Amino acid sequence: MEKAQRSQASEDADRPRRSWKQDPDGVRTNILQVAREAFALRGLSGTRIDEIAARTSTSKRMIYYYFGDKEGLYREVLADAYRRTREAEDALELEGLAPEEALRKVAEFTFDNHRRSQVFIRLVMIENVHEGRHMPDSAEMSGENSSAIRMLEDIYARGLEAGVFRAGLSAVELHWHISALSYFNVSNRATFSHIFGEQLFDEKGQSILRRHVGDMILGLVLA
Amino acid sequence: MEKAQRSQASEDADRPRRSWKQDPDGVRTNILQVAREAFALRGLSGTRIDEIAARTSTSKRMIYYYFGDKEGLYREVLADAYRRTREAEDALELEGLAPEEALRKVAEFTFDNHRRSQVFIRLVMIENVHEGRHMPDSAEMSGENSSAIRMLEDIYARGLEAGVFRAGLSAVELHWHISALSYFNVSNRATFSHIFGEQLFDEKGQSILRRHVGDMILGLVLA
Amino acid sequence: MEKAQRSQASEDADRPRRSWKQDPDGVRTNILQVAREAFALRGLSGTRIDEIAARTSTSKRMIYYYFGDKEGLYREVLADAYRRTREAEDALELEGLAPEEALRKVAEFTFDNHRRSQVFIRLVMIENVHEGRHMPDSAEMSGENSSAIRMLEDIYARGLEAGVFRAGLSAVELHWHISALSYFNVSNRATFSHIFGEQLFDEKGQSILRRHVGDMILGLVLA
Amino acid sequence: MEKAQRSQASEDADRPRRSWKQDPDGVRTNILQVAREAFALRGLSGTRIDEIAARTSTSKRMIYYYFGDKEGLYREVLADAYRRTREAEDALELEGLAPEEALRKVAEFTFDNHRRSQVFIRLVMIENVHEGRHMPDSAEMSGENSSAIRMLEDIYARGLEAGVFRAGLSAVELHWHISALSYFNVSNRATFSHIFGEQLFDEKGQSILRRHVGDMILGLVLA
DNA sequence: CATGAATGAGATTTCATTCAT
DNA sequence: GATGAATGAAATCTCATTCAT
Repeated sequence: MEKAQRSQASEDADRPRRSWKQDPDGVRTNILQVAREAFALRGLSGTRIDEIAARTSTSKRMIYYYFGDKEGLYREVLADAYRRTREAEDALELEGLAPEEALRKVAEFTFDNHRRSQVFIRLVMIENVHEGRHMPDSAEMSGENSSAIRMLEDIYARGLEAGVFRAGLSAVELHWHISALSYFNVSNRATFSHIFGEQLFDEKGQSILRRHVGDMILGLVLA
Repeated sequence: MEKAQRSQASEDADRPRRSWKQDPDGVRTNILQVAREAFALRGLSGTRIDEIAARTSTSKRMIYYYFGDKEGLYREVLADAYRRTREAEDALELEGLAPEEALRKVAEFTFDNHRRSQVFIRLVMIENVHEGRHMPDSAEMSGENSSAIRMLEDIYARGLEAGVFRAGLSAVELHWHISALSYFNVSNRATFSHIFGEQLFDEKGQSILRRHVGDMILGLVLA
Repeated sequence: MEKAQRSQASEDADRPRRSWKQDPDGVRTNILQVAREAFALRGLSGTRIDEIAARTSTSKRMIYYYFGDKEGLYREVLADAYRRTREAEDALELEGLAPEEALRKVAEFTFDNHRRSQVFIRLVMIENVHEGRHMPDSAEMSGENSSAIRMLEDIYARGLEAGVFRAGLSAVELHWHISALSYFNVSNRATFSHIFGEQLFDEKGQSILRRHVGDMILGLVLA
Repeated sequence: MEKAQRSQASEDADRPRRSWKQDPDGVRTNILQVAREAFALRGLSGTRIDEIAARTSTSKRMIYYYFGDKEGLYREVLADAYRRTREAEDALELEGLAPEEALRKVAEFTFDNHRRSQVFIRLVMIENVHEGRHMPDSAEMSGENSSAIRMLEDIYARGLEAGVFRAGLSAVELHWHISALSYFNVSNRATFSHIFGEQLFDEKGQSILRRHVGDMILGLVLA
């Protein structure tokens, strides 16, 4: 996510920097970026449009010009965040790995990837508080078009064929469990660590948990 | 939780109306109840004090009288919700079960229990959005005093002794994984089902997931 | 209308004048009064809530407290204006007049009454621009409960019985024509006088028109 | 009016799209047309320039280019509407009619003509709310140059000469009464029908009212 | 002439909290 | 303790108009 933004910024660097004027794409992107951080930090009702505007290179008025209203902006932020996340998922390389190794890699990669995507996770938390009312309805959002699902389907099929995985599971179920274990680690850190301490969140704790996630998923799947 | 409220409500119904005026405890409880639902539904900033007051059998003034301000009320709601949840956890009976069976039972009971505790889960989601800033600091909240942890410690110790569990795990880690799998099932239903459909949430889907949770935890622990 | 306000004001005079505090009725009435003038002057969209508030003895906030929103205030102003106008109509005394005289008196009284009720007429003009979307739906607003209609029914019945009026007319039709002639005199003064001059609006012109109104209505009705 | 627009629209359809760019008159006319409907519908302050622009085949910029500002556009719409209406009035043929018949015909024609000119009537209503501040000052607008007045003068003179009309009336007065009765029928339909029902507005009711208008005017004038 | 982007000033509405009785 | 009235500060959103290309 951070990387994406930076590359965006460097592209812009070609043009004269100081002048955002008449650069609708730049303005939109800039607003979206600021708004993403803001909404992730304070939620929909907790975020002030004024605050977003202040951190922007434009004015509050432009937010309304491009996004209609606060909710429209929030919706765009959410849709955009999902889009970016999907792209990040595509980065995973599984070429030449045996099914077991590939599955563990997916699980542990997801665990790490969630840790890196705190802003996104927070947006998802917030959207779930809103019961998904602002979720984009585009086809590209659908599960079938998820590369994560496609990867898992592929791995699982290969494992079945090789006789190393047990039958009767689905890719969505696997994705579900991997997501649950990886998501909670980010989403509930605050309350969990408040009650049970910070040990699980230092590097050692996290690498234990990561390994467990791989173990559990493999344990579920192995014949 | 729902049951508790309903019995609460019917208790109130018995008493003559006027008695509220002499029943500060009843007033407090009534406010807390209404506020719990409200905060769970809309979050801290999304909830209106006016709305809470309207659903209450008292007035807005009393909210400030008893809880100081909106945040104070929210804190009390949160603390109270944790207290209630701990009580529910104590209901679990494990007498006479072998360690493997007991562990599976804890895992699957937790899964079901989370499903029944949507209001509580939503409060936890919301509080995590707030990064745990309103968590109660009392000793009774600490992990050591958690009966869930004590149970797991006991089961794990028995399993080790019996030679059926592998060494090197901790009760908190087990609790972590069980919680992750059970929590996500409630917290992320909205976004997940939006993308991947509702199948995992019908009765059949849920019983599959529940069994998987038991499987995974046992798979992690078995020697 | 003016009279009503003043009497209201003098009632208030009993109480300590300077302190509007905790006088919800006074506040409401005060807002309504100011808003009536404002809306009559500039219409619904042309009126600024700030401007109303400024002329009020309270604050903008109170307008929202009592009336919800701008449209709510406008609706109340309109309903209240109709109520006041109905009351004014009741003042007409027709005791002991022959049907012809009574009918002329109603017509000419209405003509004069409309001239005195410019604020009300303007509100009706404005509401007709809005196609009546804000009209109150109360039963007391219905035509059957209009004392104007009842008077005309009574006069017309007496005239028929006396053989001086022709059959086949209805009170609503008579009311319609009387209203048309009296209303236009106020509503269209601006454009009409711009085109045709002011002569019809000086005292002489008005008394000619008034007499004509009586003449026309009687001409329509006489056998 | 409706017909005029439609023919306008179909004319435009013939020409290739690009030709607008070379057709400043067409642009002006198009804007005026759209603005007329918009202002008639929502009034001066209730109409959005953006909305007009959107319905136009040009852009907002052109509105400012041709009309200066919103008020300028409104003024032009109003002046144009009066011009069009005058033209429609000229269509009336009275050749060879006796004064009484001619007068009734003028009255009833006006009644019908107003019904057909709702957009114009609404503009007049709105302009009267603005107290005629935007009325055009051209000489052609003056009463002397009104064909309606000239007709009435002619008819009245003929009636006097023939000894069938009583003396002491003026054409402007007659125009006034005819207008009042015809205008109110359109302008106040919304509020009146809300209170007294729709009966007077169906075809039967309208033909009764139309005849009454003729009756009343003749009743006023006949010797 | 034409177009989409941009904008400042201001309008409506909201909300937690306190006051008067 | 209890209640409805009151409030200031700030939030969201709107609109006519101008600018850059």
